[in-house]
Amino acid sequence: MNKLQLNNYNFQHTLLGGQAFNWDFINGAYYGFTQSRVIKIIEKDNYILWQTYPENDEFGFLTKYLNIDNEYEKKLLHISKKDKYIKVAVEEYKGLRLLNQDFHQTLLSFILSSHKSVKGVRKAVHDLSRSFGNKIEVDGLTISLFPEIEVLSTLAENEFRSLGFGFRAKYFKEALFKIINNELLIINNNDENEVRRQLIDITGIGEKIADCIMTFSLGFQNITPLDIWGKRVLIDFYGIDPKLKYSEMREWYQNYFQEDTALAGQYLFEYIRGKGRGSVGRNSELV
DNA sequence: TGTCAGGTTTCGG
DNA sequence: CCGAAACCTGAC
Repeated sequence: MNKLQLNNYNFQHTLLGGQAFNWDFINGAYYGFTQSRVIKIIEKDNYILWQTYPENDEFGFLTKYLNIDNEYEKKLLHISKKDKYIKVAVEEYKGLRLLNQDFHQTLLSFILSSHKSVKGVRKAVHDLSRSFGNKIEVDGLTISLFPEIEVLSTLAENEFRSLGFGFRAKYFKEALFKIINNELLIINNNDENEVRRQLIDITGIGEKIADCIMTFSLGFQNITPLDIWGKRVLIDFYGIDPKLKYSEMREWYQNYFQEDTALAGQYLFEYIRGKGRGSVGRNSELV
């Protein structure tokens, strides 16, 4: 395997948290899959051992995917200075990073996240891959890749329903139709509002899921998706009115954390989720 | 055993 | 614009 010097990168929090659903921890190694490759990572003290398959040694892909960033420490310092909540979150979850994932896989995975827990989404993504993805043998494990768009686009809504996608099956199919017909022209667009508008145009994608896709696969570091936990952070930590609209809450985060909003958001969400529901104060009644 | 979910759409006001 | 119900299924 290849060796890469790497400090302050927490793989458990980063790969198995809420931003990706394509990683498993098996026998001391992390295995992740995309549409075309498997990535294996073994975490050591100040370095990692890594390998890609079937093509080996794809260093450029790895560093881009893991979003290895020389400014990371500086960013942590920046957000930690804001207040005691983010400071404690950064201390407790140090090494949490933002991934830079494949756009199509991220879009489709997050359509499945609607009204589902992380665990449920991970199951759905794995079931989909097992059923329709190419297989790669690594370390005696049979790992299923995320299915090719061309394969998925031939499937009927009912085939997605039988995978347990439920009401999301129809949305999933519509998204595939738009992808295969090149109706999404946003990959290289930097206009935050325009990108969000195009994503929300897909049925089944609202503001939150659009922001997930933008933050985790399109490189928007100055926004953060606001799930239920993100709202609890605002209410419990910062005393924000629970009645604010989604967009107003997101703008609050953006004004507060500026260019590092995505990173701060991830830290705060992991922190408050880790503490468990209802244990953060008396204001946790937001649904 | 029954409730409910890290969300979105649809419908009624 | 705003609140409430419905949506599939698995997880607790």
